[in-house]
Amino acid sequence: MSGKLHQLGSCGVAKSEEDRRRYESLWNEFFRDPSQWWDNSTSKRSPKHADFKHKFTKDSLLMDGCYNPPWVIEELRRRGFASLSGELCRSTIMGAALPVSLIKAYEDGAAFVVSLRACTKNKDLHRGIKLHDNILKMGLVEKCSDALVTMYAKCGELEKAKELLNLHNSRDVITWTALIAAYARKGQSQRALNCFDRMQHEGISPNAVTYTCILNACATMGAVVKGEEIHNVVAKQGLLENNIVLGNALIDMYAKCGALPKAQDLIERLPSRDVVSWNALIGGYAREGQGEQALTCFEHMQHEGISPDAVTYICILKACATIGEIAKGEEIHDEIRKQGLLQNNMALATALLDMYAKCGALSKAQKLLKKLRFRNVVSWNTLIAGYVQDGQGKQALDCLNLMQREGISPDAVTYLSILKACATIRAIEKGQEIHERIAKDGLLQDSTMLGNALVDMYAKCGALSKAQDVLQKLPSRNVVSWSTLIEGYAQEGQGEQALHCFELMLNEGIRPDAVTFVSLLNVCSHLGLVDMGHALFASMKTKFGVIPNSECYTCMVDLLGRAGRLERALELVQEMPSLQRSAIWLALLDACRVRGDINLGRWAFEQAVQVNKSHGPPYILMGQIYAAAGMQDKARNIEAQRVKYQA
DNA sequence: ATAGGGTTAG
Repeated sequence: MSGKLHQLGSCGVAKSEEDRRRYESLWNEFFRDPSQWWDNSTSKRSPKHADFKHKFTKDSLLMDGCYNPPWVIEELRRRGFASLSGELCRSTIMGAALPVSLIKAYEDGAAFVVSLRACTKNKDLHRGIKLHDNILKMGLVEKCSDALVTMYAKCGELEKAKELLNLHNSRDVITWTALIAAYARKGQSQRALNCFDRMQHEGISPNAVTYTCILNACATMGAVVKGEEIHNVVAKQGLLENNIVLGNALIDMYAKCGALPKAQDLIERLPSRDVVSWNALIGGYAREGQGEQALTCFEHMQHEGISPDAVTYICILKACATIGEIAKGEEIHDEIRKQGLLQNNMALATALLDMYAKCGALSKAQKLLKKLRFRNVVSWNTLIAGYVQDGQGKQALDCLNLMQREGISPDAVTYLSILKACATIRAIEKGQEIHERIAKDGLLQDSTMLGNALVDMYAKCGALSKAQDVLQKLPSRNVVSWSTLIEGYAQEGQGEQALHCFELMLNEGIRPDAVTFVSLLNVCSHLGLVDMGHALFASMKTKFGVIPNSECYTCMVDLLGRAGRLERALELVQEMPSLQRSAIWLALLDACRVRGDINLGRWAFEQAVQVNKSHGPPYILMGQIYAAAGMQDKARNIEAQRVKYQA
């Protein structure tokens, strides 16, 4: 186009006249048979320009092309396609239900296919159903079945899409892919995989797009083995040589499955990378809490001459948040501000808020929130969660008020944080008020988590019988609900009640997990119920199939130590996987203190200082052991070492 | 035509 404009200067008139005639005939062509044209108006390349491309000649027509004859717009309107004005027109033009008179003109079904494709693109289910209806009435369904399946799939009507695909026995890769893509998008990964298998069973070979969708499904379900299998297949077919999207889907799959070395290896081997490749990898590192690696990738990418975009910044801010890198975060903030990205990207603004909040810079976060041109419930939730995490329950509650004064209603996420705030500052009256609002909004029906937060709030405020009452009235409860209550009783020193709740839970058929046992073992430890604790610990594996975590072992060592059964405690320490042992030494050392066992104590002490970066607690305990044994010199020596290390 | 990376909580 620019070439043609250039020529206008020299021999303008003749040239433009020629173009005018050319486009006039093209538009005539278009109206003779619109089904011969693709509508590219939402392609990523030029989202702003409606762009019809002829299937075979590749001629293209722009809705707002400067050589268009004046009657084009009027003609489009006359045919009932749409009323024409800018973006709205472009999205509705091909999707409008056609008047019956026009439909009759395309009895081969092609006109329906064109209209259905537009509905697919615009996710216009309403029009799509109307078209389906007309198609049935005219007996054209055989010719339109693929377009119908695709339309229903994209509009989220998966049952309908599947039904039609089966009914008409589609042999078209693209149609099958559309259904697979829809399953993957909706998070129904297993269905996507089943569909993928069935398609191949019917002798239809997947293409690069199908593989991309399947990798997406693998990513959401963490199916790294299946993902690797796909990787091998596409590599063998040479599809990675020329398809960057497919390569990126692979990187993302590995990253989302936590296989970051594989993702890193792949990005280095791909023939080409772009900003999306790096974003997938950086996002993976950020999610896994490996902030340093994310930052390294960020440097690497820029070194390669690839500029970060808004998504990159979101990922990097998340990385900064997880490792508390506020300085780098502020640098990024500057960059974002310079590029003016905050004004139109809520996700980016939220990521920035979250970075400040997670780094404990809450006044900065609050200032930023105030300055944002757009705020929503998510922005406020981020700030509120930040205050709660920082232990500033009162501030969190203040935010709730500010937010509501702005006319923004809290949602389930808000209430989760707010209840936690009430729990930390033991604000039971406020908690009760929130409880009433949650109940009134009907939020308890579809959020077990919110119910659990209520139980936790009442429990942490010391209102255990209220907590139990709430739990027993919840529409749905799970192991977390009961574990929360059990831990609540344990914290309040009501061990018998905790054990009683365990029975109630089992009677309901809910299986305990490792967290439940930590509370129960603590109770046994405090009540001196050594035998019972032992029995519970044994039953974890044998009766409930729960693998004890390191906290369980710590509880047991504590329990045995209090009872003076050091030998058994030592056995347990040796039983547990060596990688998990870091937290156990302190418990063993404390047990040695209770029993006054200097030799074992010395050994536990050595282990403890080896794994523990903080040199405080083991030195204190060891000092106490020496002091109790009357070895004052040794005790002073240990204390001196502690002071030295802490300086 | 069908397709890739991203925000709050847990």
